Amino acid sequence: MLSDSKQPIYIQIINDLKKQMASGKLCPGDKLLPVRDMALNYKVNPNTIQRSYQELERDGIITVQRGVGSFVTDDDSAIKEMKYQLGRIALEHFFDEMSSIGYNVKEIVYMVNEEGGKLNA
Amino acid sequence: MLSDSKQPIYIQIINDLKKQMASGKLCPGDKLLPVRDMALNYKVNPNTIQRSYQELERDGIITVQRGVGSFVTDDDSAIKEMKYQLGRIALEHFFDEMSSIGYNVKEIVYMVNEEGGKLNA
Amino acid sequence: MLSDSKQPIYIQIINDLKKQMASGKLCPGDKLLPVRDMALNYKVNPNTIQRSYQELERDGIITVQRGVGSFVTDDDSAIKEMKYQLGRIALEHFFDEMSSIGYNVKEIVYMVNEEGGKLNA
Amino acid sequence: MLSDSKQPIYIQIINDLKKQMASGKLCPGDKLLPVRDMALNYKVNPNTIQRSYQELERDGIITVQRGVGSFVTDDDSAIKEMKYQLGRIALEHFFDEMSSIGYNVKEIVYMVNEEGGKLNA
DNA sequence: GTGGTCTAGACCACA
DNA sequence: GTGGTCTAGACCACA
Repeated sequence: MLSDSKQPIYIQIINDLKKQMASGKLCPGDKLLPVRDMALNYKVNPNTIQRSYQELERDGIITVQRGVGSFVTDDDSAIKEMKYQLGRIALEHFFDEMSSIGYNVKEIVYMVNEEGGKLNA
Repeated sequence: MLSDSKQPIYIQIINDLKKQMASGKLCPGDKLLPVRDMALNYKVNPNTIQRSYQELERDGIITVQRGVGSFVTDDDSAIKEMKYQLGRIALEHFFDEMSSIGYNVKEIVYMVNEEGGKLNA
Repeated sequence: MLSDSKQPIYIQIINDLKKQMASGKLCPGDKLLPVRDMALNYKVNPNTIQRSYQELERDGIITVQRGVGSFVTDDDSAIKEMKYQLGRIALEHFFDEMSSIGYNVKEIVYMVNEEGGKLNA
Repeated sequence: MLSDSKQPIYIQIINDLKKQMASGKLCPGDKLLPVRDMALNYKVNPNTIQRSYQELERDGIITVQRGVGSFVTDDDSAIKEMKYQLGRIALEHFFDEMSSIGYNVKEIVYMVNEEGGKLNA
């Protein structure tokens, strides 16, 4: 389920959960799996999930209620902002990558429009 | 200099060299650094570079002449094809990534055009 | 209601009751809650309250009359002395704490006067 | 070396180190003990120190250089601000405590001035 | 050598 | 049941 990057597992899980929230697979107010269940899910140690949850809470993306459970924040705008940031990062990474291959901005835009047309046809 | 992926180092080096050729930092006919120098350059074992060169030669991107050196292929169209393939991979990866964040094709195209406009302004 | 110290619970309850007597929430001669009710109040075992009452009686702060109830001592001066002792402990703890943070006596006195001025403004 | 509070050990260690920095036992730029040595010092697991260091770094109080060591920040003003905050917390806690014992602001200020006079005599 | 991550597993705190 | 902390110990990354 996790990618092949060298990033720490807990960061990869954070990003995976963020994507699920950004894309609506997890909605504001939804209960997250308990730490132990999520650990089974990702096949990692509960401590690793614990760390992911803590970081997400610190970022205001989820709220943790001791003894109760962890929940996606009710704050819609926080989720939207997070989604936008994920998009920006992907966008900038893409332009950097294409640029390093030797494509200029005009070519990049052209190729994306072509691809978009094909995908929507 | 190398990325943060878990890919074998020789693969990462292949991709780096390919980008240099695609972007014109290395031109058709150019002599590549000798294996030992390239190894120092990337701070890896010469065997690793050896393997990267072998793969690149198998793909027809470079030619290796024993006792003389290694050279970027003279075949312009081979380089162009390779550049196109690198671009396709980046393009598809980008669409996949944006899609997993929850953006649809229309939104992706819009964001790229916006970004392209800003970068060219 | 109880603090975050590792002190035994019966000690924490003693100190809480002492504060109530020192601050006049419980006056000389007042009847204390029966052991069982006080236990419900603090959400502890009645035995724990029993022990707290015993200690307070030994200190002459309350009097326990079997079959009748427990009462705050009539001895005003005993309560005053106890209040003074609580104040001394807090005062000394405060000077120690500030000292360990790196403030000298002059600075501590200055800060308290400033704060006092603000609070009384 | 650590207090008897119910606070997590890593928090207690953070506060202890903060006090050492506030009071000048540790100065800006000073090297902190390596994680493992500090763990022996406090007789806790290295992971616990790791966590303390990470929190301190996040707060900008120390800087961590992977493979090199951990250092008190060079930013004098950050240390001063932290010292001020520690003082404020102690001050407010003291006023709260005295208030719960039944002393009013005027009395608190009087007692502190008396004590300050005695200590400086 | 020094910090960073992770697992396995125990035990605690809160509800 | 659910999250929080801690230990013991392994292994990795960077210098």
